[in-house]
Amino acid sequence: MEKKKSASESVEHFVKAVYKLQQEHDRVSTNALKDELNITAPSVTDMAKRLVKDDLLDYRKYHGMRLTDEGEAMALQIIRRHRLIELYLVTELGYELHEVHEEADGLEHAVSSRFIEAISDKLGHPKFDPHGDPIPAADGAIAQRDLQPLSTIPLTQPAQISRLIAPDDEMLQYILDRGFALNSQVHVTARDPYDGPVTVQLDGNKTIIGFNIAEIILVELL
Amino acid sequence: MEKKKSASESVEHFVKAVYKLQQEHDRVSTNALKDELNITAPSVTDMAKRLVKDDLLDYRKYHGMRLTDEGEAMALQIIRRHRLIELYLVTELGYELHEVHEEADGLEHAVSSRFIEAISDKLGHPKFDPHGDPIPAADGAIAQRDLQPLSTIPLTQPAQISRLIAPDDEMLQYILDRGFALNSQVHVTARDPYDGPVTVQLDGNKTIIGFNIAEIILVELL
DNA sequence: GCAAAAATTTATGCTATGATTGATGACATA
DNA sequence: TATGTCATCAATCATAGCATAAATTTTTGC
Repeated sequence: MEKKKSASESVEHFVKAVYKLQQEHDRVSTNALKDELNITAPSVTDMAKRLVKDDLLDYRKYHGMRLTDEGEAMALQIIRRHRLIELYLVTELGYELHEVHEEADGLEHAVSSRFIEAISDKLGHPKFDPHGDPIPAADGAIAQRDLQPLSTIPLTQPAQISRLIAPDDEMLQYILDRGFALNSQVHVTARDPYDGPVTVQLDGNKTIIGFNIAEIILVELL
Repeated sequence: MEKKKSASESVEHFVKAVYKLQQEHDRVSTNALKDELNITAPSVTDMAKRLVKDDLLDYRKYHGMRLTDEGEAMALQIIRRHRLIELYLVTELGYELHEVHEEADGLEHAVSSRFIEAISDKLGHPKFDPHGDPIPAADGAIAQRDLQPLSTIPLTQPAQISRLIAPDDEMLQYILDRGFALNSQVHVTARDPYDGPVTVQLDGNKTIIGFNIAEIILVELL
């Protein structure tokens, strides 16, 4: 018999973390996961061994880990759930952007795939969540876009804000408070050297932001 | 500081079960709960003691238990969540009646009150769920109605189907398949003695149902 | 190319939750 | 007051999810 049982919250968090980290590094180290999940290294090793038993993880002692195809499929489903829920909360239930992450984190482990497909239907099978992050399709496919941070696009080049990669809600809120919003149009009018301030034209207003902020506002060139 | 922490799933199931059973009996026995929850009697005693610590339960050894005001408030919130979610699934996401219970059971422990109030808003603060069960208000108030089963209303008396108290999804589906639906109009044209079949006029069709079915279809007299 | 430092794993164990079985105790009532 | 039913107590188990301390492997600096 197949074991299609849904994983526990910890397992899902772990799988999600491995997926995230393996976008950057070929194999994910115990230490990296320990920091990402705020648990101790032995706990990481312990969980890794459990996931190997379920065929979710390719793990080699002292040499990091990587999701198997099955594990990656699971990660994509988790991310799909999370991002669809976030979008649903914003568009159907009037949530603010900074509220959705926490609620979605709670819900993503509780909903059935019946539920997920129902909200995907209702939303018209969207490809991006309210932060601009891509929503994996039911089969795991992810829409690819060619985006660049505001910190690197050419001066005067018109662009559309497409993704906000804020590490936490406060930073996200700061960006939104400065008037940045998904899909609005911008261009950079000036940039200071040595990672200095970036001056952008946004909805007819001149706004100056720090380099670190400019780096996490991704745009599509127009 | 107050301890407003949300209870675990088991605790919520337990509280819900006590609430349900104490509608019938003044104090709820260990045995009754054991049957309701499909656990052993010692597990019931154990859980009861835990709930006493949280001030949710009035429990007297060998003399059954009853929810405290706080426990009852929690039960009402749980029921509110469950029934609002059921209604939401039906009206907004196209669920069939027989599917909603299971999904709502999973979700009711995961949603925030922010979420619940959002869907209550969206639904226009409904008073009844798709089975006709009352949805407690945010303050715990429950709408009262004067309903009677099809098995007892006077012959030819016009009535509106208002609540279906099926013990499981199969029975519910059976009733729906026979054409009974919330809010449709019926009257009883004949009734056999000794708890025999009941003949009802429903949407212009004559239908005969067993006594047991007639007992769980509640109507409001018109 | 080796020793020290860093990273990782092993071994062990703790805590919480949610259950169990088997023995004992309470109580209603005939 | 004896007896059968119901409930509680005591001991235990399983599992998940973590932790600490010690041992081990890999990496790095010289």
